[in-house]
Amino acid sequence: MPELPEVETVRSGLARLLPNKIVSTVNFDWPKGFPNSQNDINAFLIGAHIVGIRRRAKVLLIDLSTDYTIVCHLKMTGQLVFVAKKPVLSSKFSVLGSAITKNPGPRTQNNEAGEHFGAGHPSDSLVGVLPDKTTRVIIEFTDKSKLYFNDQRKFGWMRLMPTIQVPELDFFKKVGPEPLTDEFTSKVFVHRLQRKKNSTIKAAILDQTVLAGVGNIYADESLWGAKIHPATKVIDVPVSKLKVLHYEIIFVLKLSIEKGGSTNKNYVNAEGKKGSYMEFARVFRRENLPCPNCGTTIIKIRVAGRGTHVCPTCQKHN
DNA sequence: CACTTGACCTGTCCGC
DNA sequence: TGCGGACAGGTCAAGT
Repeated sequence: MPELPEVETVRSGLARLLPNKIVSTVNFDWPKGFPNSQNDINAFLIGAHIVGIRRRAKVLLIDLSTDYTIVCHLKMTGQLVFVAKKPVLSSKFSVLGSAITKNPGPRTQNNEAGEHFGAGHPSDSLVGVLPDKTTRVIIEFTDKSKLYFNDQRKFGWMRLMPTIQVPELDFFKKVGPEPLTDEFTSKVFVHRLQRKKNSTIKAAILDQTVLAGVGNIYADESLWGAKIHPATKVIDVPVSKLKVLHYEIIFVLKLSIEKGGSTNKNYVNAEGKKGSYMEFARVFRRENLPCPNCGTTIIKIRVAGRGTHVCPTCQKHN
């Protein structure tokens, strides 16, 4: 799912769409993914104005005028989709606090109901009529626009908490530097990797305590760019190559943000549209295709428990 | 402590 | 066509 570029694309979309909206109703029935009590929702979310949208690592933070924040992780298949127009099928959803009625209808690519704000060509969109069977939470605003939290696999979560307590979450206390800020120098990167010297380089850059935001796609892409085999132990990678890797991580993350992220399967932005980084991917999901650098057939192997794409010619162990 | 593996879920794809 | 197993972008807890 969403890695840093995808979450950042959702963040920038929501930052254009949500500020000054006022929450009118919240429809949720997902104790595991959204564990807040109805009392909390009534006290700190209903009637709140949206004041800003932030991102840290792969986590989205929606700040409210009540000094509370909606903290949201999309994990593998989560989507936050804003819809300006009231979908016709919204009557299938019951009122505040009661169970969400499943909509058994198939997803459609083009429809008059549930038109997405700013939607372009239908092929840009992955979501059909909302709510659908993956919809877990609906936040409705006073102007009748809605924010849908969809998540097929239910690994994602959102919770409402006091803004001041957000940095105290265990994850935020441990997470590493943001790769697209000045604090992420090659010196910092190499230094933080020293802690992981006996793990594979791929496992190390996937570790969110080393740096924030890299997932499986950009791990494979950046390691290809730096010509490092993903299964190489950190201690065996020359510092000169780690410095190239530092550059490549920043390069692929920035490029992907420009392309609106990667839609491998489920990912869509805040307007329900796909991202196009996959058209530029050099190795990820390109097994059996030629390496763009040398033409060797790209292979798929397993490293750090994850599917891993490698050019066996360009990326050799040292 | 460092590091790896399985679990969390639902859906899809592939081989038999 | 049906069924079982492997796999899918992330993170944690529990294991070695």
